[in-house]
Amino acid sequence: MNKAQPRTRIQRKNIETILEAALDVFSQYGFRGSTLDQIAKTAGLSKPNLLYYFPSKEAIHVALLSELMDNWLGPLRSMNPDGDPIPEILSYVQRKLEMSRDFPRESRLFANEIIQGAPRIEDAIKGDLKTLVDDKASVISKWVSEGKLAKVDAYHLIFSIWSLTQHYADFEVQVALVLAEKNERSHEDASLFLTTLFTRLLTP
Amino acid sequence: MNKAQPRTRIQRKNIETILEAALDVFSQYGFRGSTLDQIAKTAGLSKPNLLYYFPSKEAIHVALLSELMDNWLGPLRSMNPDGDPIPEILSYVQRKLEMSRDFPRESRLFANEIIQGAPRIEDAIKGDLKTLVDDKASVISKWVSEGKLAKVDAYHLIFSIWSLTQHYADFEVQVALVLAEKNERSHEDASLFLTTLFTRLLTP
DNA sequence: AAAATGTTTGACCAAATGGTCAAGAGCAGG
DNA sequence: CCTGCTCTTGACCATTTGGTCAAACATTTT
Repeated sequence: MNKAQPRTRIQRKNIETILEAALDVFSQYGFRGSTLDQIAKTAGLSKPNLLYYFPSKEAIHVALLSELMDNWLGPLRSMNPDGDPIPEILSYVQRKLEMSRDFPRESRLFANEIIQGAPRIEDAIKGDLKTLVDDKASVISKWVSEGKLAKVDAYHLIFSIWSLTQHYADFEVQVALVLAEKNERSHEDASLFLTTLFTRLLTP
Repeated sequence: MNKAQPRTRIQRKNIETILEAALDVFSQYGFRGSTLDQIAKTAGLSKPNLLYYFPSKEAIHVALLSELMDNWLGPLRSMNPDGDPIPEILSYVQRKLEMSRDFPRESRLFANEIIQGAPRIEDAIKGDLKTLVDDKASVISKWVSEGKLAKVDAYHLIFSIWSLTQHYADFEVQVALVLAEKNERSHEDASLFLTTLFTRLLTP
């Protein structure tokens, strides 16, 4: 079960199928609320077959989460310290919002894990994530002190971006029910709203 | 099992104890991830004893949710259409933030339920919640059209308030880990940040 | 203090759960 | 075609799960 390079085509395909199914199930019910049978059924494989590719339920979950953490931080990582502050932040917001639209299950998987106390990714949060956030927060603080951004707490700014963008994925059902009969342009509306919000917040 | 008026003192006390324990457990693991044994143990009661007061696991969950929905919408409900727009909204934000700080389990219970597709509160959302939101959104839109607020989409404004305030409860672990060695004034910082954010967003 | 009512629980049940295993099916290289 | 390997699964297992029940224990009412 080399994570680096699954050997055969069958392995590659099945591991792919399993992770896809597991994402479906875990993102909806959380770790403890999900069952191997559910995942197996969703994947169209037998339960022992899952356990041929992964040693346990937890291993599947961990595989999903570690794959996710990397992608999830991509947009923040690519915020350029030498770029133009407001456009840099606005485009970070946009990229995060697009991820919420395009990968809502990933967002929910992450949300579930954090709500449950992050037992399986505490280390990643204290490590990679915190390092990255500290780094970017200091960039933002520098921008503020240079007068390129209105005065804001950099950490809470980052939290606000996560919160506002992920909300559209994590609370999708609620948003949809409340906006019910409204026109189906919700993503564009959200995009416009967030651009306005962060522009007004950050313009010196 | 009169929900209106539990008869004896013992009933009142035990129902209270059970709901308290259930809130602890459900808010952490979601409905499917929680077990009656866990709740019973947390409550210090035997499992059959729980089922003497509630007919099923689901009944406990529903009882919690319906109690919650009412309290949860209190702050929004008390936003005064005849008040001063910006202070009204800012104080709504503050009250919501305080609820996140003082009742994080309730916030997580709600978040879990929505993430999982809101199977047990879909009706409440389509009904009471939507009605209230429609009502308040129209108040906000009126304020905007009267020039008392900067131009914003009322619905997304409300979503943003929910999202930003609840984030501090739902993602508490993440926030705490990222802010680790920082001073322990996180609530005041958040409060100040949100006041700034909404003031800049809404001031015409 | 007896009768009636309310409360508690040990023992139990059927179904579901995470996981194992041995045996069979499929497939690649010689 | 045969050999050795990868892949698949039915049958199985111990534990946990939501839920039942009758019998014991408390409390209140008469």
